[in-house]
Amino acid sequence: MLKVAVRESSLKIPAKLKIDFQRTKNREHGDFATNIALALAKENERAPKEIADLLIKLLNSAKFTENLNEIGIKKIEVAGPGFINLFLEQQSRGQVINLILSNLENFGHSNLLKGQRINLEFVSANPTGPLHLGHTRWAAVGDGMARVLRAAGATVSTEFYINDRGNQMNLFAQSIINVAQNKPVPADGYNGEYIKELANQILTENPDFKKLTGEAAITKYREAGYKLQLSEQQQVLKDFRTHFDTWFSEESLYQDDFVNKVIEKYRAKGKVFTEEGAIWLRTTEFGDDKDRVLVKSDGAFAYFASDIAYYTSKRDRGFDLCIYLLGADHHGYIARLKAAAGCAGDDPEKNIKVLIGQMVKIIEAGAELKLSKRAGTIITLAELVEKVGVDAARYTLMRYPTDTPMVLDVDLLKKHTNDNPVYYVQYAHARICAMLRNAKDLSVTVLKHPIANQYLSLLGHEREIDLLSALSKFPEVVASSAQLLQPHRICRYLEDLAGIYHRFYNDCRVLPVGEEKVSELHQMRVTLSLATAQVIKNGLTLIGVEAPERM
RNA sequence: GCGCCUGUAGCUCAGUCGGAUAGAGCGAAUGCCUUCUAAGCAUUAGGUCGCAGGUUCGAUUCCUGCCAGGCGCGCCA
Repeated sequence: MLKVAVRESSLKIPAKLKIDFQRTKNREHGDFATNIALALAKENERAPKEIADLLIKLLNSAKFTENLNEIGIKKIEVAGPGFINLFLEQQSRGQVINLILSNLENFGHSNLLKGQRINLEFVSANPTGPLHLGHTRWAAVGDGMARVLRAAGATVSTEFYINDRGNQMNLFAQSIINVAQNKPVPADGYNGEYIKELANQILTENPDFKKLTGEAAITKYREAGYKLQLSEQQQVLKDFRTHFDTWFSEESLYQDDFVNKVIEKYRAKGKVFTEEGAIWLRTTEFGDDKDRVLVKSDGAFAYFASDIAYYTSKRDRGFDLCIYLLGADHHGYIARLKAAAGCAGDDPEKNIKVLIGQMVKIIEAGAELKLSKRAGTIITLAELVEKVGVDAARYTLMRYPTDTPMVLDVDLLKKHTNDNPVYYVQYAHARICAMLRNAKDLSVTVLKHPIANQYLSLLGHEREIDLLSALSKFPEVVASSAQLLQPHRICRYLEDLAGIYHRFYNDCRVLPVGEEKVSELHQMRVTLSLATAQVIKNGLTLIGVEAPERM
């Protein structure tokens, strides 16, 4: 409609025109706003305000009145330097309630990414120790991201890559053996209480291992330690409500000569060459700063050979997009992983995305806990959860964009107060549930949808308008959260929504007081509250946090 | 030396595509429970958006340089 108006306005339209048409941040600016007049100002050499006035005059002319009424526009204003603000009719704002009540747990879901098959790999720890803080961040964010992507219609498969190949597994085995025999662990070996526990457990289950020596001992201990450690990781992640569809073993890439076949495939594309006795992949062709070794001069596979094989496996299994969530210490991998996609003939911009998560620092009792594997002072996922609980841990780790380093204050998280935003959001939900229970006792019934305009237009209080506006933003938030791969947006939205509800609750009495008769406004507000609870619950579900009915 | 990330209130941090008075929580001060959960609400205080240039009608946002912090730069895995 605006477009038509502009065309009829005889204004000059610049070749490159970028127009915003978005929801406003401030209620005083109406429900929607556009900067179109500002954008047209230069080309027409007229003040933006003048242009805005002209457009509004056109829109208000008889020609458009019918259209305006149809979409529920109440008035149009010019404001500030030339923004055009649109105000909606009361009942149009209220329609979101009908939308929520008819979609329930699916409100916010969309078909935005329908048809996309996404492989989402995260955590991917070595099975040589417990999951630590860095893994924890990704466990929360990755799981949230998967849920958000699914809500946007994508088909998502979550995957954990088990680094079960190479020297470190033998070092792991040797460390257990040494500890079992009260000898110091080898240089660069694994330390910590858990190695002792593993040794004890292995010997208890397999007393005959004591007699083993040399290669046989390494193999047996390695297998037993691997099995125990992996299942420990799996249990911890399960308790953290982080689900993996696939546990993919690096070692399995070497079955049936798969890695060699992949190298030959890359060779056929002309990206593989031999130099100084080693076999290389020409990753520099796709922006890497040096080429990478696939097979070392001693004939052993380099780690990168697994990487390209793994990527190939993902593509072979039908995924359009492979997302990797890596720690900050792996940012050097972005270029080579993208190059691996490029060398395979894929589009590095489309088929692969590598996200880097910055470090997590942890503070307890006012001091930073220095993390050191060698000293055995690692904070594990299990310990963090034990200290603060799954909901608080997940929520806090998911609350920030992953490219910001974050500081976790354990003492703060332990407090069940507003210091911890997860309780603020959960409290809003519990509060509504309590009120709905009371409503039932007072026989204030929830209105059946679709709710007629006459009821919807009862919601004219500014707190009610704020709340309706916040509720109608939810689908957009989910969509942008999925598109940008930023689940933290859900958290921020929920905090915003919870705050708006709390303010509504404070200013707008929902239930009748004393002998007061039940009115349509009471019913309408109860219904509005029910819709709000639904949205909070949907949001919390997306980040894997519980929506308690009582607190 | 090169590369990636970060620098916004006392603290922890939001702020997709450049837009209206830069936001939230905590911390500080003061109010609000004989009516729906006070894990709440309201008011106040607190900012040269690291610094300097540039592009633009308009820059916290984009570009360049510099400063500070974190993390990387193996034929390790």
